[in-house]
Amino acid sequence: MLKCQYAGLSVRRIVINPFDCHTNRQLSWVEVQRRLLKTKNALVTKFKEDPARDHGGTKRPRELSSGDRESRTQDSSLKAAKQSEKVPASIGQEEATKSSESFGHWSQGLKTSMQDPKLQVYKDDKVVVIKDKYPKARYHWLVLPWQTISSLKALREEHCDLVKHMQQVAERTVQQCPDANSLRFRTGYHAIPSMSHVHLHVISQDFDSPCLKNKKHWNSFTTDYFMESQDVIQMLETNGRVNVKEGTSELLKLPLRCHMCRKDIPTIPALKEHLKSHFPS
DNA sequence: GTTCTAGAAC
DNA sequence: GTTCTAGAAC
Repeated sequence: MLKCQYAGLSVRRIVINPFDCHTNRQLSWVEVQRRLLKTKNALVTKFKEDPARDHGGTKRPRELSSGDRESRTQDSSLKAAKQSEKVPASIGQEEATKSSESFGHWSQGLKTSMQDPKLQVYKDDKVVVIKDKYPKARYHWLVLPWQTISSLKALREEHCDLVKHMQQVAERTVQQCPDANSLRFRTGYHAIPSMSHVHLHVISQDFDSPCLKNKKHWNSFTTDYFMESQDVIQMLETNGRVNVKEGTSELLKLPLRCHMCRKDIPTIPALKEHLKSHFPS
C-alpha cells in the first residue's frame, strides 16, 4: 500500500477492488498489481507534474533473461566499434536534446536511448549508433541523426548527405562485427515506424533472438515493409522525398515465410525452429 | 515499441 | 487440455 504526500494532500492508502466492476470476475494477482501501479502513477503524475518520469520501457516489470545472450554477443563488436569513436563536435547532441519534445510517451523512447552512453556504440557530429533495446537478431543496431527528424515522411532532398552518412556509418558498424563475414546484414528503415525519430536498422539476417516474438516483428524485417537504405537514398535523390506505397501496413499481416528458402511456416515457434537449420548456433 | 491475456486453434 | 496469436493497454 502506498503512503505519500503531495501538494499538501495526503494519500495514505490505495485500495484496489479485487473484482472487475463490469464482469464481476475476480482479478488475477498480476492484474491487481497492474491496477495498483496505474493508480499510483496517476497520482504521482498529477501531483508532481513531472511528465518526463514515465517513458517507454519502464512501465512493467520484465524478465531479466530476455535478450541477455544477444547483448553479450554484441558487446565484443561494440568495443571494437568504440575504438574508432570520434570526438563529437560541440553542436549536435545538445541541440538535439533542446529541440526534442515530449519525452513522456513510449514512442519517444529513442530520443532518450540515443542519449544514453551505455547504449551508444559510436557517435560523431552528425549521428549516433545504439544497440537496439530489444534486438531481433544476434546483431541489431540503430543509426540515428542528432538532428530531430520525426520519420521517413519528413526526409527531403537536403537530408541526402545525412542519410548517406547514416548508411556509411551502418556499413562501418557491420565491418567492426566479428561475425561480419559469416552473417549477412541488411540496413534499412521501417516504412511506418512505431518509434519517433528517424532510425536506420542495421540487422543481421539470422533473426536469432528471444525478442523476436510475433508476425509483426518478422514481417517488418522480411517484407517490403523494410525499406533498404539504398532505395531510400535513391528516392531522395530522384524525388526529393520518400514514397511509402499504399497498403504497406498490410504487409505486416502476411503469412510467415522463411526469408532464406521461402518456405511457408505456420507459427512463430515453428519459424524459430526452422531458422536453426539455416543458422546453427 | 512492449506486455498481458482472452479466446482461437490445435 | 495446451499452444499460440491478436488486440488492448501502456
